[in-house]
Amino acid sequence: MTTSNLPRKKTSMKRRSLHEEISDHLRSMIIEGELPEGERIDESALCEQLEISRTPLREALKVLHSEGLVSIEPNRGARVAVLTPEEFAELFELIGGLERMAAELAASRATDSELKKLAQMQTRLESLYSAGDRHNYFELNQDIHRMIIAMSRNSTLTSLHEQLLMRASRGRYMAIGTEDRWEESVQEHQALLEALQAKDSVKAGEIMLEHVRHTGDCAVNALKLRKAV
Amino acid sequence: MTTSNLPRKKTSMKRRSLHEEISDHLRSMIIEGELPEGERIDESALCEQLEISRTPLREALKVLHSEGLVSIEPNRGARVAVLTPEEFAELFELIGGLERMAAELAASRATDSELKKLAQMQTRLESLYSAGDRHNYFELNQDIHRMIIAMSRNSTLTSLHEQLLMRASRGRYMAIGTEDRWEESVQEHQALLEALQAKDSVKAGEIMLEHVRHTGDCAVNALKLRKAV
DNA sequence: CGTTATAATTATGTATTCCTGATACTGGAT
DNA sequence: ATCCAGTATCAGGAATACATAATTATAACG
Repeated sequence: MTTSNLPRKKTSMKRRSLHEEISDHLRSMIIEGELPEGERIDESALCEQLEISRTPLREALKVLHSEGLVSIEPNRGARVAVLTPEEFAELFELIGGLERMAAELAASRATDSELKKLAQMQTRLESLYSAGDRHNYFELNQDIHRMIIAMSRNSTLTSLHEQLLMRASRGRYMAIGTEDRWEESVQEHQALLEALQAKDSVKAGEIMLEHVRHTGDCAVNALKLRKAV
Repeated sequence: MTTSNLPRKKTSMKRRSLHEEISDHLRSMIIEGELPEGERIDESALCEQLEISRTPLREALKVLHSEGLVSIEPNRGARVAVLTPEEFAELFELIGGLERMAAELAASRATDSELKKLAQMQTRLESLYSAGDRHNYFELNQDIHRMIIAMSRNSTLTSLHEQLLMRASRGRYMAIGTEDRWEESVQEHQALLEALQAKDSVKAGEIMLEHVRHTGDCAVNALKLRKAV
């Protein structure tokens, strides 16, 4: 008996509803900037573009709305949510608080292997900095933050953080924020790592809060400048 | 031209979509415990009960899902999300962090009139405590927390907090948490008020964090006991 | 020529229908 | 008696159809 009879395509057993896939698709379209801020979302047009019907699309829009990525005016349709500098600043304030919390928890809950992994990431971060590779630097930078969030061992916090990060990282304003103060950022990450290794919750939290606050301030300024155009 | 032509019935100009009203309705049904944890949500049944069609109901379910109040299994329908003690503990950890953040911000941003109002609420809280009025005590207690959140002047934080509170306050576990340690709670609130009046951000934050942590621990224990039955 | 009112069109909101996957039941074989 | 296969039934997922509000265009009036 051969195994060839078994359907090989069942590698991903996960049944995903259409509206879920559409949510993901639209979400990345918004985050990648393919759908720009304030853009009206024409249901019919999107439907034939994605080759789906309106029902699951509308369900997806509801989901993205409650995630804060889409705004809906009754009887007037949906559009990509516009991020005002004020909202952006609020978001960063929030993210800062969450990341401080995560850093504090991570300091007391992190395993040795996690700390080791984090140290490796930090080393790589520094080499990317030396190499002047801004793009990969930013990616790794976000990964490090995500790693620390995960180390908090609070999945509710983790998913919430991820959601807020999506709202904030639209248009790569955050990237600008970190790139604007490259050297400081590397140093702050180093200090944070040391605090985590020392299991100093308070210090780790403080460093993280200041770090995010600085990044946020730069990003907010970048956003304000762009809006002023 | 007279003004009599203008339709008078437009007192409430807000056009609310059906799915929005249904979301609100279901949300309160879940929070009030009318729909118990784990209960299957039969779409057809609910539709004829609420006298609506399935489309807006399903949209509402998607919204409640992304709020964490409803769980959806593809092709197997929706049910009221069950709150495990672990998730509940995580939620409280999160809420604690958010409320600390809010308290810190409130200490530096609160207006005099807000502080005055808060002091009045505290006075009333103490009288409710003396009178042994547990029900109204709990209500006012929540109002005070909401008030402090609002004083943070961060609307994103405020709405997020409200959402998490809904997830956590199902079944009134939180009420049990505060009632279990009534006297301490009153004192902590008093100390918090004083820190806010002194505009001592750090202290206000610390008190708040400890306060929520204690409340949460009691609530988690209450939940675990109930689950154990 | 501009303004306003009304009609036509378009897009959103809701209902209904169709289809597909899941669960329960029946019957047969071991 | 139990376990498996096959079928029937049912509920959820998606598409289509219908209703209604909003927008635009057009025409009439000042």
